[in-house]
Amino acid sequence: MGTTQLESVPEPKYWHLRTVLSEALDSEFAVGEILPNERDLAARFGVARATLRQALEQLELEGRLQRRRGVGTTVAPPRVGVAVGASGQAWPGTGDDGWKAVDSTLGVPSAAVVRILETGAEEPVHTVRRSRVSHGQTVAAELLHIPAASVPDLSAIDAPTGATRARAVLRELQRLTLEGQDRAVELGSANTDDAKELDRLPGAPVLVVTTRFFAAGRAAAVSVATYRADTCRLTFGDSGNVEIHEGPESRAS
Amino acid sequence: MGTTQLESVPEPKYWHLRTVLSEALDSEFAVGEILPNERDLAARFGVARATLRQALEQLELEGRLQRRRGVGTTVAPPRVGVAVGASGQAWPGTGDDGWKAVDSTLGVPSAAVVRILETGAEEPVHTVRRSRVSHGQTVAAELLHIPAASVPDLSAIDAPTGATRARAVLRELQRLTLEGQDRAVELGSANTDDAKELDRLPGAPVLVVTTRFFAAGRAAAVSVATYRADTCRLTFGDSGNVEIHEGPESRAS
DNA sequence: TAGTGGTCTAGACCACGGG
DNA sequence: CCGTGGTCTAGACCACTAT
Repeated sequence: MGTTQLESVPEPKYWHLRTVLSEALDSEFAVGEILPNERDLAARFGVARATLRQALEQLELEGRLQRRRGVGTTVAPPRVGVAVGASGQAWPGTGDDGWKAVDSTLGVPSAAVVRILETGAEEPVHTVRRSRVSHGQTVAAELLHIPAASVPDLSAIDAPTGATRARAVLRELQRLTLEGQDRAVELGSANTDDAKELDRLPGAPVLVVTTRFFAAGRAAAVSVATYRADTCRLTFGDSGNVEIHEGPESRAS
Repeated sequence: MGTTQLESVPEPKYWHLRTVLSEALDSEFAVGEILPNERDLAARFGVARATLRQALEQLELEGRLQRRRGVGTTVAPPRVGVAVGASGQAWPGTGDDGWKAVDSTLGVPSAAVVRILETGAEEPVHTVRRSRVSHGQTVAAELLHIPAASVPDLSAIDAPTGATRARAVLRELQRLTLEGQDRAVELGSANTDDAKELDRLPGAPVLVVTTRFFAAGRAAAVSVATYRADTCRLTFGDSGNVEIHEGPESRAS
């Protein structure tokens, strides 16, 4: 990594710095390697720590760096390809897709979910919490909303509590005939719960995947899954693990 | 919008502020309305401007606000649903899908693209630039890479320059039989070119959609499209315009 | 306890957009 | 020109992790 220069250019310092650091990461650092701490780096480039941090934030957003309080800044591995809705349509909880049911509650969900489900404002809904592990890391947290009317035969005996109850709800759901699904992806920021689950700070960028499952002519379930945007590349179709990388922004000017 | 409080809580000020502002946006502001300027807002909440800005950045990331230098901060409309790969598989440039060819060049692309295409390091590739307009706004910028070998019959006469040339390349491409495609979505940051195209600053968050088109047993084209993450919700499947909103993070604790 | 990244402050100046 | 958001500084203190 260079030394101290950083000429006056009409482009912001933090952006130039980002480019310089990005090139240094390509050529001089190995995955997992620890960078000098922020105060040293800032001094080395002759900028304030806040400016240096702006550059690091960019690189973290792009999945190039990983920062952990109390530990340091390390070079991140290439993003993990995570298959989303691979090979046709199926109910959640079918097969070993990396999802793990955590627990389940019954109640009226938020207004936003009510709107997506198009249920009544008072209609009870099962909310199943799941988390998805890939390559030994939790990459996604999900809330799966299932109107109680979708699983009428669910008995209290089958579903006592926690994960057992969650699995029972999923099992009931799978008895329905899946007629279709649609899906949307957008950028969001992790709320306190998801952040904890994903081992990030609140506000961390996440890719929010909203999937609606249709049965009997209406939405029988809605999944809202938040994926760590820094470490995940969502793949659609069957080639989930093809190595595409050097990432976005590599066509930089 | 409240007044001055903001008690001591174990949660960062900017995060609390984000929540307070978010609720104010829901209840007290209309889409398009201009917020007080940053200095006033910071004073009103009794925090430094930098802290206030951290909260605004979060809200902008979530698509709730729109900030423009020299103008002000306005309440953003709900994200636009943008259909990606709707209704089966087709070559790019087929039909009126909102994409507009801008120009085309011929040369060896970046190493990353060479790796995705699995072309030789020296093989010439057409790079078509397109932009996508939705609801009167440019929502995406794309580079479409097509190995010259994929369109061998392209004549120089058909393709003199600029947009005309770009359309000629696409026309040739469409003569091939599309055998399949796969797609990935990840978070990136806009480079200088894309930022200009999207009317954002460099580094603005974008959703990068990478699509590979297969013909004759190999990748005949690769599209790298960057969508404005603040204004777009990418939809898959056929229900592109269903109104899902109040957005991610509305299930906040 | 020492060292890391995370938060926060109170300023300054710059770049852009619209009168 | 003025007002806006964007950049940058030089500090301070806090929260967390490893030792």
